[in-house]
Amino acid sequence: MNAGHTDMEVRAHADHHASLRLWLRLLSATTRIEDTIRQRLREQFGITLPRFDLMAQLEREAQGLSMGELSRRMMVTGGNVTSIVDQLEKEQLVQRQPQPGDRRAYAVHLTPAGREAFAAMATAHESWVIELLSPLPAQQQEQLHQLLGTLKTGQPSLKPIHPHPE
Amino acid sequence: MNAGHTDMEVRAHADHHASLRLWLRLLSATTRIEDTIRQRLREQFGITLPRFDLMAQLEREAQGLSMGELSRRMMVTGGNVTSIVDQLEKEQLVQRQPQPGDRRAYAVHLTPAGREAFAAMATAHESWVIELLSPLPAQQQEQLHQLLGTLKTGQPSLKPIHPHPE
DNA sequence: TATTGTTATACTCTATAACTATA
DNA sequence: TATAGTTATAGAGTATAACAATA
Repeated sequence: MNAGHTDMEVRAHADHHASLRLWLRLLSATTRIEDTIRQRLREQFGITLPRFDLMAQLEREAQGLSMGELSRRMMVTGGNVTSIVDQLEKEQLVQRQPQPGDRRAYAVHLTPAGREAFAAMATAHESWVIELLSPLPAQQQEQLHQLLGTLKTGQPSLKPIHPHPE
Repeated sequence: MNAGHTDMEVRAHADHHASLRLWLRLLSATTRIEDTIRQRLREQFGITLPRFDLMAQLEREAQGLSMGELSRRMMVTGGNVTSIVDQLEKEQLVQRQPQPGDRRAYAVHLTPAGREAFAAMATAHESWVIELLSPLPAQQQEQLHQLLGTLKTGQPSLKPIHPHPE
């Protein structure tokens, strides 16, 4: 794994491995945290991450969101949004409301119960995140945040972004 | 959560949001890269990430690995390993070989074709990783690598790192 | 009895494509 | 014709639990 030769190819090779090692570490740290959060959401609130994410989208939009907009924001196809909203509606956490201007569409809202449930989950979720990131002191968290800014959206054209926007 | 209204609380609140913002950024950067890799593996090699990962485990172990060991390393239950190995064996990329000492177990190996296929995929995979991380200069990648070291395995005390416990 | 691995089952998320109803 | 959303279907990964064969 060690150069000792200094020609470009060897250096390039070493860099490759550096990027790969970084990627594996990035992936494993993220996956570990995400799995923990997913598990706790399930155990403590009986909810999945996609459903939590959908509720998080709605929580910021008092006027509700259309199915199409949810589909775009969550970056999944329409059929999936239908099924997630169906499940949440069955639990009376969200509600489809007719859209005055367009009878094909409706606005999906959090219900009062949904808003309350989400508040509790969001509080817990935030405390888990703090706990799971706590091995890193605040200042280093800030550094990490800045470094990741460059990778956040993968530059211009590659691909739209995902669940937890900012 | 309730400590009364003090500076502490305000500071804590601010920190919470900082951690949350960091987490969302970490998740979105990682997910974006992972989704891209997953999609390219599927399009260019007709393989999924779990299958690729399983082959990667085998590639480093000339003597093969037992199903149980694969299950531990991939942090999924045994039934899943059976099904992934079934699929790979059907494509003749891996092979179950009887274990001399224990007739319940066998060693799973890459076949020669599997080894060849994996080499091609791994080369492509590495170049994608380099590409996707390239917005970040090498030195900053190194910084990121170090910062993530602290989060890699979630520290001692927090939780028994059981992947999918229950 | 304990361990290795398989089978059976179920659930969630995902995508694609055909479909309905509006526009 | 085009758009908003649904339904139908399929495939992958995951988990649990019961099971067979062997230790």
